[in-house]
Amino acid sequence: MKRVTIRDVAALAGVSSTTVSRTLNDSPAISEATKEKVRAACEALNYVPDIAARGLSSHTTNMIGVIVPDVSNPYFSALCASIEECAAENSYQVLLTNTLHNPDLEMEAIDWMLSQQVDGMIISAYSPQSQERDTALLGDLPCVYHGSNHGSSCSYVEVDNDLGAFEASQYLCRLGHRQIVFLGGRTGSRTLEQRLAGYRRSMLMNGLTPYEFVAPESVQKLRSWCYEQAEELFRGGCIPDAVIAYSDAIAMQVLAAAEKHGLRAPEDFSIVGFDDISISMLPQIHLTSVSQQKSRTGRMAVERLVAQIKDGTGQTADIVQPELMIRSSCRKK
Amino acid sequence: MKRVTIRDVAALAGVSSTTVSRTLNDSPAISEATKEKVRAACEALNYVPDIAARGLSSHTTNMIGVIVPDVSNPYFSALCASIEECAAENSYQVLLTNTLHNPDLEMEAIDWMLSQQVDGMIISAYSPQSQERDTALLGDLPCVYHGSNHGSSCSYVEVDNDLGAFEASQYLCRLGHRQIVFLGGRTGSRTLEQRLAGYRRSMLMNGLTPYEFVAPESVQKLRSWCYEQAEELFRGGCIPDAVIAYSDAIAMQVLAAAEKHGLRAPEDFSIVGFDDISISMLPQIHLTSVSQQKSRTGRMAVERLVAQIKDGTGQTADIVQPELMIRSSCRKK
DNA sequence: CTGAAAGCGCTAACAT
DNA sequence: ATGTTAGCGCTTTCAG
Repeated sequence: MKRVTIRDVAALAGVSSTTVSRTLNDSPAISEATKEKVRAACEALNYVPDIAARGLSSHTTNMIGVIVPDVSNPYFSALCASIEECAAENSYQVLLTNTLHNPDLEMEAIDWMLSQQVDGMIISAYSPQSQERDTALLGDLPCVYHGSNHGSSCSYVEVDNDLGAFEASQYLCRLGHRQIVFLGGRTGSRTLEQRLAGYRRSMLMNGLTPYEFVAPESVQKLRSWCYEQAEELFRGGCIPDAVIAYSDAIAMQVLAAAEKHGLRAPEDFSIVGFDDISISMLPQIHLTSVSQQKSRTGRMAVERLVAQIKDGTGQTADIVQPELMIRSSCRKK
Repeated sequence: MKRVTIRDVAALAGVSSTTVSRTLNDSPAISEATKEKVRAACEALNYVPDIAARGLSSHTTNMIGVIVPDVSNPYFSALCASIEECAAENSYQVLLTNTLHNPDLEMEAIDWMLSQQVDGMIISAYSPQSQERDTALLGDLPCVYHGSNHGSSCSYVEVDNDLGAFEASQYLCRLGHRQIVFLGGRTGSRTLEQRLAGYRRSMLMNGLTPYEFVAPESVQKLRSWCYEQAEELFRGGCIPDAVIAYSDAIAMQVLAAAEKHGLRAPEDFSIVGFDDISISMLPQIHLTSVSQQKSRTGRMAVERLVAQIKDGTGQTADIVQPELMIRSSCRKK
């Protein structure tokens, strides 16, 4: 089956290829009668326009590139869903790539998207440093960063991590807990620093000592590192009143370690996570979590990007408020 | 910043654009010295080849299209991850689209991929019927279906659903359960029919009565429908010995309904799911589940597809064995 | 309102 | 070992 081109359609409809092109782009300059003829011919031949060729001559592809660390992580898959939805509403297609937390793959991904001629990109960066290197590749391509790991001279949408951690801590303090440990995250992540800051502020305000368990930058498998830490904690028999986990995924590691020692939340200790991923609402889990509003921030990133592409808007910075989703993993001390 | 083209590189390196092209494709006809010069020029100009243009003239894009119902469903996101991984090993890029269980979107997705000139496609179809309509669009484009909802004249990779359900039922019987209900799935799905068949066969073999709760085709929100069913079941006070859920996601609905009535697995009833998604291994969940071997079947689909693209292999049919992953959601009666 | 011609960035014969 | 030429399928001036 040979490829059907615009010329085949033109021949069948008895018009020029220009007219076909105009019909497809719904140019007002073509008479309705002609448009009908052309549309019929398209239908008859099962014509599908070649987007690549179109992009080649029109210098616009209606595609946006989205780069995230890992789509199989529920937080990112939910984020991507909202991005895709909003992109579709603006008639953009999404090109998605994972960096698997590998800075080199992040560069490769950008290269690939550039070679696909995307009209703009949304990047959930690996670390604040990578933005500078990205810019060299990106040139003046419209781009907005999602999350806190962005550089200083770019558009971004992020959540107030400091506030989120602060509120989580305050909530635990109000419940009467005094030994509150913060567990998880990797040194070097800006997101982590912000969350730690909020946590410390709350501890200070309540006259409590912060206990922090943060992975060194070199750690490869962050989750198992966290499991080990929690396991050691519980094995030592020193069960904290409460733990604030860097993310819901980490909270699961803590819960797993606890379970190994016959401990449960909220009976034996309270726990709150971050991200409010779908797992936290599961039966038998009911994890209290700080929501990052992924659906709102995802749409917002798309809207900012589309504005940049279409109207050449300058840099934007949005910081959205987190929300503590209270379920039943914490209780009064 | 103007786009850097192959001609700019050629000019800087003092060669023809053909030579640049050959260097990029690592043609053996070019001397190492020239290649070096060209590579240096690329580097200096930060040149990124335009893949669309390349596809236009070479009639091959090294992209494969993947269509699944919903990537935010953990089963599909894990499947996609394995597809993407295997595709990368064969130097193919993946173009991913969700159909959100909408047959029309499935057609649109195919159209989009065709217009992107993908070299082949992997489709996890909505229903067995859709394959026939797909073929009209697809023409002779290499394509392999993943899962049981494929037509009769196409390549596919599926899991033996009948066997999976049979083994799950047998396992429950061996534990001494007699009232075993099957819950979930939508009428019209071939996958469901196969699972029901295996379940019935086992019931028959053990002289037990099958109890089936299957959603009519018209049901929109399958999950809440299942929740309602389970809720009604438990509210009636007739707690079955065990339930086989159509999927792990459905099992969660059952567990949630049970929880509402103060019931737990495995204390009050046993439960097994299907898919073995990441959720089932969570602490406090530990759901026994029939694994669909998503990573194996995903890679297999890619391999079959690549063979079709490169060697023009004919139709293939692979049926892989499921595996019962025993955790602790079931116990002896 | 419609068409002819040029060209987007690249590769693939066909030279040399 | 390298260059020339001619498109790939589409949009976009520029002319009618």
